[in-house]
Amino acid sequence: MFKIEFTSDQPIYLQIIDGIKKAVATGQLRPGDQLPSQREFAVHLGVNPNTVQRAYREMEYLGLTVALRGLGTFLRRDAQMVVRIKDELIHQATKTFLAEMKSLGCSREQIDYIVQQLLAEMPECSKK
Amino acid sequence: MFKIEFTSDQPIYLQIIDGIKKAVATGQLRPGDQLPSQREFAVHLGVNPNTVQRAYREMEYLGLTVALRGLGTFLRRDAQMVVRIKDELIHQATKTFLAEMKSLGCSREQIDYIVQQLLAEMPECSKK
Amino acid sequence: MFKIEFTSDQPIYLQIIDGIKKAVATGQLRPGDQLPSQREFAVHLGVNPNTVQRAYREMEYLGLTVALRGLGTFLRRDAQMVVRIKDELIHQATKTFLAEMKSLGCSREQIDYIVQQLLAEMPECSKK
Amino acid sequence: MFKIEFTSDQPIYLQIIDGIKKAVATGQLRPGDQLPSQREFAVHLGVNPNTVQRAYREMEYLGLTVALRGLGTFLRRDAQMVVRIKDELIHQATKTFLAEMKSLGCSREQIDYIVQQLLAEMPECSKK
DNA sequence: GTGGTCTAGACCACC
DNA sequence: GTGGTCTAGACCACC
Repeated sequence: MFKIEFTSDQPIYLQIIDGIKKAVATGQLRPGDQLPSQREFAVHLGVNPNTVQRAYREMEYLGLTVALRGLGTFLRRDAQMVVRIKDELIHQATKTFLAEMKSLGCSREQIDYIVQQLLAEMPECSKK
Repeated sequence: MFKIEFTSDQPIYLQIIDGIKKAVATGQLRPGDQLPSQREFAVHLGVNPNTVQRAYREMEYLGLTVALRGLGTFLRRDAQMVVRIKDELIHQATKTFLAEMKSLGCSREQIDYIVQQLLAEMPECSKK
Repeated sequence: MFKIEFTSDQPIYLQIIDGIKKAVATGQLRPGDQLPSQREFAVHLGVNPNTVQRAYREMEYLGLTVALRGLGTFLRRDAQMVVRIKDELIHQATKTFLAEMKSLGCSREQIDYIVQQLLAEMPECSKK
Repeated sequence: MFKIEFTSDQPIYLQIIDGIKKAVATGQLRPGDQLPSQREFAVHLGVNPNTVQRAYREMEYLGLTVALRGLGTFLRRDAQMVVRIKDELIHQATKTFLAEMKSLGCSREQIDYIVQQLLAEMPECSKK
């Protein structure tokens, strides 16, 4: 599904949560789906099971998942969830982008100009 | 200066080139500066000297650096270079951002709207 | 096609590039032709595959070839290429010759005289 | 003094003779000088002593050297020799050059033109 | 010490 | 099977 960047500044458990969120936003995972078991996922990602457990716990706090003892962890059956996560990722990506542009010394006007220019060039991928 | 993401899909030698470019764009490195020696940089980044050399060689092809045998590798004394690299990184970042937004299902109008909104919120960091 | 001079001062990868260029100039290879695979050519020349790869990579930078992963390496379909390479080899050969003559203590007048003399003797090989 | 090209089409003993001739033409060796002993030279060039012996024998036939039993092999004390060898090498180099140009498809006119052009560009190295 | 070349060999991606 | 990346390590050229 995704890879862990072990040298990243972002903690691994947050990378896991982000990975799950992206999978939901892009439809790879859907409300009600079962997540991999903690042990299985830990092996697959090459991380400590405790780290996966922490990610799963946080996702439950965030209302994304429910853990059913003895059954596994499931994405909540919440139709709104997909939209909510998409919005969150979109805002997050935009903020990251704007910060990067600022760090490269771009003014607001420049950022606006470049985005408009490349948006115009870019095809409207899918109208679905 | 920067870290290598060993699990990234982007080859290490390209990560090195990008890292140098970012350092130039942000003023951490300036035209004429000497780069770390191949061996020294390889140890610091935790990669093989050959990988650093490949990055350095590519940068020489790109006209970014000059390698002087027995002396070291230097950024070319080219005042235009900084602007050129900044422009390149800006375009690259924008393209990556737009692609990510598209993959999250955003239309052009949505992308435009969100960027405008966050741009307005964001302070004009530095007027210098 | 050609042999490697292992004791030459000219690096092997440059000898390979020169060999390919000569083959193009003399019509043994034509635009669009597939080059030998890296491994196959390495065995044939008695050099390491990495050395062939370096030569191939440089030729791609020079715009001579296109490498298609899984398919092979091909001379670009560029009609101009043959003329361009011929010109390059002609100039190179002339420069080498003149340098050698100078090193033997020939003045410009002497070089001119000898070339004229031998040119006159030499038959116009092919009028085609 | 020079290196042997083991993969060359030219026999090694001729390469040795040529190497000696070039050394004479460029003044590295002078009439009357002693040549290296056959055994010593063979080790230095990495060839069989018999090969050096054949080269030395041919040079004696050519009147270039005299072998003095028990003393060694010497270039003949012949002032004309240097000029004669220079002329020979000059003609040989020119013939090789013209043949190469022909093989690249150059007409006499083209060869003449290119030589004139590069001769004009080339500085008159030494007026001595 | 610096960069440059080369070998040997592993593993991956695309087909 | 093809090209692409990377490591490990040797040896050379220039200073």
